[in-house]
Amino acid sequence: MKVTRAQAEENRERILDNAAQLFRERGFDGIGLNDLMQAAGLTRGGFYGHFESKDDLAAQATQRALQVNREQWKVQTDRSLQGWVKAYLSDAHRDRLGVGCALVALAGDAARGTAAVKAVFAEEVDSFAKTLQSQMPGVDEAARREQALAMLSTLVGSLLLSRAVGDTGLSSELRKAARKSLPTGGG
Amino acid sequence: MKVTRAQAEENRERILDNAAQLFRERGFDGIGLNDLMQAAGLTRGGFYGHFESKDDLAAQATQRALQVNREQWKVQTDRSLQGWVKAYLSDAHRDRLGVGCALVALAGDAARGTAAVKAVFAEEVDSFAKTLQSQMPGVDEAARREQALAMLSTLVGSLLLSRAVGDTGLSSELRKAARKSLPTGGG
DNA sequence: TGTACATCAGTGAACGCGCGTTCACTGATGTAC
DNA sequence: TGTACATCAGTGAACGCGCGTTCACTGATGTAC
Repeated sequence: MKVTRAQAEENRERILDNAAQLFRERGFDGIGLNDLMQAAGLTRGGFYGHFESKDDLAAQATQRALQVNREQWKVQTDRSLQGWVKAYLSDAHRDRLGVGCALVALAGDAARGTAAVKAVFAEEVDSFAKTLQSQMPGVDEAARREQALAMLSTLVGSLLLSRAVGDTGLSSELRKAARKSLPTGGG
Repeated sequence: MKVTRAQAEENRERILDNAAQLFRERGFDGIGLNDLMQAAGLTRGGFYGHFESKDDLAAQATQRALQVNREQWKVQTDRSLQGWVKAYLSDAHRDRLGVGCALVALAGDAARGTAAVKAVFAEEVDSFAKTLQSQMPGVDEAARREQALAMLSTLVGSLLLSRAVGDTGLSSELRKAARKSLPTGGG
């Protein structure tokens, strides 16, 4: 049955939002279109009215996940970078794959992904870096940029590894060591 | 047809070695048992003579990939940590998913993986850290451990992100920034 | 060392199932008058 | 504002295909004598 244009646009948004979460939780290859559409309260056939292919959805959902993510970052880092780092490296964040940082959850999929996904990643990593950069100590802009990129790598690497080792002592140790090594300090 | 016990053991090893590479390239969900067996020069049916399930293979191939990896590290870091870091963060390493560092290539899969895979990861991350730790500057062992873990996170994060953004300027920039931020310095 | 036979590694067809994608159809929406 | 009809968002069956897994079978290997 047909639906208003506004409703159709809402449906599209819902597919994207759900995919952004489910791809983070299970990976591009870990969930099928049927489940993705069902999660959005629709049936399988309607998918191709909104997207060209599953690869197309992967690229758009990745963008959605990264953008939402970055907007959340922006607000929080403006308040206190050190407090934000602590929250970023918390147990809670480690345990919330689907709604946590999309850089961490999707980087592995992007590394094996299409050019479109990588392009989205490149654009967003740059934006994330700029957000961090503006909060870094020091005056030299090039140096702050460098610090921001290194910090991003440390944050992403430690959260990813701390997920990969399961809920062990090592999982906490990795994040604690990362936090202490950052220019913002151990808090 | 039956085959000598030695030959059967060789076959098993070949399956593991091939899986260790192919899982890194395409992910646990990105390649099927048929292709995995064919890569080892065998047919599909023989698989269950060697492994309990695909999950079982994922865990064992992950272990294989990480162990081989760590042994290579050990030899190279013993010579010059700084030179090794440079090689680790090289374009060549970025472009060689299948034979590159298994921590980077499989961390995302492990984060979504079974308890068995995570246990393997935990054991090996600890070993990697010990290898690095023994090469870190400073006297306090706890501090060296911490430095090693942070360095591991930075290395893994920067290589992963530099893969996820494709072959862009940002890809080099990420690795350069990571290298400069390490206690071993920019070289 | 040679023969007789049980073992079992590997084969390839088959199982049920879910995948990504296509398509004829439905019926409410949006438009023309 | 009301009627007539074209549009098109969403449905659900169907497509061919590959998935992980099972199994009856083959025939060389390994063993017992």
